[in-house]
Amino acid sequence: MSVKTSVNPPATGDVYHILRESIVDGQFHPNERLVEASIAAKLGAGRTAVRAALVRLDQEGLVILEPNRGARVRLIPEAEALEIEEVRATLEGMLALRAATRASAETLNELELVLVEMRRRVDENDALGYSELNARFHQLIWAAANHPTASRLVGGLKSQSIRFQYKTILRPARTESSLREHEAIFAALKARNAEAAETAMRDHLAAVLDTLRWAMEGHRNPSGWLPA
Amino acid sequence: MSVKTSVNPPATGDVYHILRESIVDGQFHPNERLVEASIAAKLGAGRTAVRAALVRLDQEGLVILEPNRGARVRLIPEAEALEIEEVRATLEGMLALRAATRASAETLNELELVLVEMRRRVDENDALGYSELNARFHQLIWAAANHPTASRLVGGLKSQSIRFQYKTILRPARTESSLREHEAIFAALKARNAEAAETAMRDHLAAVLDTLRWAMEGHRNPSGWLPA
DNA sequence: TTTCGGGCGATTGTCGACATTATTGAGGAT
DNA sequence: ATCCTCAATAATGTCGACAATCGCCCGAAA
Repeated sequence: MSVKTSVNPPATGDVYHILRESIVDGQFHPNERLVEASIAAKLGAGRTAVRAALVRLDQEGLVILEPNRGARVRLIPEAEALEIEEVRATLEGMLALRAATRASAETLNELELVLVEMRRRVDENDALGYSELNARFHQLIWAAANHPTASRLVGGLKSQSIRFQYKTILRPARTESSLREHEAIFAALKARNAEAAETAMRDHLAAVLDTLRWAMEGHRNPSGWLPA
Repeated sequence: MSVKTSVNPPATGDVYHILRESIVDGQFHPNERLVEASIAAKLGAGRTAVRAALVRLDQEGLVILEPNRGARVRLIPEAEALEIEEVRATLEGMLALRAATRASAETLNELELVLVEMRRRVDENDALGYSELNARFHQLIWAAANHPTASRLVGGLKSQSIRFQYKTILRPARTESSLREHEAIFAALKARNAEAAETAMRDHLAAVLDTLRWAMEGHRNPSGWLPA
């Protein structure tokens, strides 16, 4: 009985979290309509709770709520996805800057462990595993920076743009340079060189941004989604 | 009849905007309870609309909504106010960077006009007028940067921290250096020097941050809140 | 065939009622 | 006087019902 899934009516706050995860995990297609009654029935909750959750998600930018026309999963325009990535680069740069002076020795150790693990995934051509470790690497830095406000913003942006994330791992031979960039970030952190850490992080995310642009320009919607 | 104020029941979206402005304008004290029924009565709206607005404001961070205990205006801790200012510095730096290459000639002209006006206010010791022009100066740069995502975030942060803003204008002789910082920003923009613009903006907001710290350390809550 | 208009099913918007939960205050025991 | 108990009160949380609105399909006219 780890989690009480649906055996009992979920509380109003739960509905929000469940819906949020479902959207971020891609269980709803972009532009898919979110009908209050259906969701309420599926989750065994009341329409009131669902409605509150939808308002939250709308404010968060994950859902678009049009008057008298209901809620749909918000499809982030490509231009906005690029903007988001740009902001992320700036904010994560700032977080790296702070992490350089604040990261504990244990954090640095863990970062190094993640790094050697990443190298192994590259050698094994395990793109998915690499991607997960990549996320872990960044999260460690967020935590070390100890800056709740910036972390919260970055987290919010990430959930919005997560759908575009997968495009960047398709780029062949990108992982090689990506790994080098991460090593540069780690080196700067270990050297306690704040400015170098910020620069390295910015450069890294600028490269990610370029990859995103390349993916968008190159194969437009190769297998991508559209309404069902 | 420019705005239909209260003659007719306000729509659900209006309630949100009205409440938001009231909070940001300081018409509600921090930690003041927001009773759904009272607000609904005062605005002539239903409790449903008020509730939706409160959920939005909670998600936005302007209000805190505790289960079974209602909503209160969120009092931002000083530590968080500093964090917010830090993030603002970073993001506005990025906006200045972009504005340097994108600002139109007209925008530059207008910035210069604002600048000479600011100097006049300094000479006349008109701190309030200076503060308004200061806001205008920054807004022009946001607009010139043409980056909706970053602007939206900065706007949200500003409404959260607005209550601390007034503390920075109390600092004697701060306006002098503030004006010089703004002139430096403008010079960089006019020279189309993106990196210099970012640096100048960051330096400016770092100085503001220091002023904030000084105000917090110095006189701790000398007279309490904002205007009546 | 195309276009326009009306009706119909589906879905959202809003209200009122009621259950649930905190908070307050009075009264009594120690 | 202090603390505890418990009722009274006030406010929130949730539900069901109904009105308002939208999108769609179908049928009639040009």
